[in-house]
Amino acid sequence: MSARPTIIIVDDDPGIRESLEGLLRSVGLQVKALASVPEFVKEGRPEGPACLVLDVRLPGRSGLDFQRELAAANIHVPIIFITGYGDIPMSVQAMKGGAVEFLTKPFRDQDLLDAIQLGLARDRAWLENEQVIAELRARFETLTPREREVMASVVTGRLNKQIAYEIGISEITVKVHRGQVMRKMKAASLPDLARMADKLSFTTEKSQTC
Amino acid sequence: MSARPTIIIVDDDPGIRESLEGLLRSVGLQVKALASVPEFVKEGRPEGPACLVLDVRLPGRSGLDFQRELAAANIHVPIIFITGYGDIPMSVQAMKGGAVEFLTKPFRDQDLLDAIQLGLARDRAWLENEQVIAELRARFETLTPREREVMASVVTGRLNKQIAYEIGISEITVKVHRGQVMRKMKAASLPDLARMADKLSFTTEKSQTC
DNA sequence: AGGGCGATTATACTTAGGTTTAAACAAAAT
DNA sequence: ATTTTGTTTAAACCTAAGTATAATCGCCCT
Repeated sequence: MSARPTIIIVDDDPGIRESLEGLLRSVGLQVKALASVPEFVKEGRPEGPACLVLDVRLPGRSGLDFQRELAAANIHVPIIFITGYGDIPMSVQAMKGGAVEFLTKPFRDQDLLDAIQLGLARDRAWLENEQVIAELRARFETLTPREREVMASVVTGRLNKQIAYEIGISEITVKVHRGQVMRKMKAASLPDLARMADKLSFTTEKSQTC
Repeated sequence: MSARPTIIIVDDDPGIRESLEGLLRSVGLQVKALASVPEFVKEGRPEGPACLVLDVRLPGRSGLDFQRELAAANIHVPIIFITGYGDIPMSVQAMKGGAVEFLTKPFRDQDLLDAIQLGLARDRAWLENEQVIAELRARFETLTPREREVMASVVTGRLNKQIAYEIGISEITVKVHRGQVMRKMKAASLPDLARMADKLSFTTEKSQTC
């Protein structure tokens, strides 16, 4: 089910790239070593669980800028920073941005491996959650406008009668839509449907971009 | 409704205590300056929104130990670390532990004030959430064992018929309990009750300590 | 002994929810 | 022009949920 994990190393120093790559390969990890950030952006994040190992000092934008960019582009991947010349504000910034770890050279191999395991674990959990949400979203997409409207009301606990009055149709029509919603969303029960709606962060209808 | 925010300063250096106290008072904040951690532990956290300003280098345990202690004791309060002699691993550790900010001396007054505002905002949100959960918990406490059992089944979407069969009572008894649950929990609807259960992190029944 | 509480159930209704079948209509797509 | 899709509704049923009244039983406390 879950593909093999990938570690992406981004460092402009070929020596460090190779040494890190060797270390990670030696413990059986699949590694992709890159020299610069654009190379990563171009490919996007791998399918399976992944983790970025990033030098804060990179040509062009710094690792921190990159972290922000990824967040802005809504690309989610755990980041482990390594650095030889970092300072406290930099590390704090990185951690605030959600970094898994911030290691200063020289570090113990085990510290990096531990951080990677943590990063992968987080990514697995995140992927799993994303998958669930994607599935729900796909089901929701199959709903007609009216069905979505009815669903929105249903999950707030309104009665068919009330829904009918509010949107100006007959109660029996609401029942029909409601039944369709349950089927299309594959909801086994009303609490189930309510939880689905919560996972989809129902506001009312649109505004997914905001 | 929400009491006046309190900033707790813990620093063994009286000079720093006074200067920080002065700064925070000057912007209208209520300050409590303490020389050591036990003094804080003794009183517990204030009623209203609060924020800790803590020197990492403290006599006895370090600020980081203290952070862990608070977490272990389940005392929640946002922490801002300040330090003159910190290093990166220390700051990373602090941030991993959920610290709001980690400032190195000398810092700009505004940076501290910003961090405090952020900390207070987080604490307000946390308190609000805690209050809601406490209220729900209080309602849940009023349920009899049977009612809790029925509630647990109801929020998973089971039918009265099924619940009756599963716990070996008649359907009408389930209905009675179910009605009581709705009343006691002040739930307006089934989706409502399901969400309450989720907020109470329903496993099935006990195991609240774990 | 008596009272209160939790639990259980029955009867008798009422309301809510849900399905099937069938039909009608408009707008969009082929 | 025809088909498809979304929407609407009615009739006829059936099942599920909820309420009120009343009664029984066991247990704990006074």
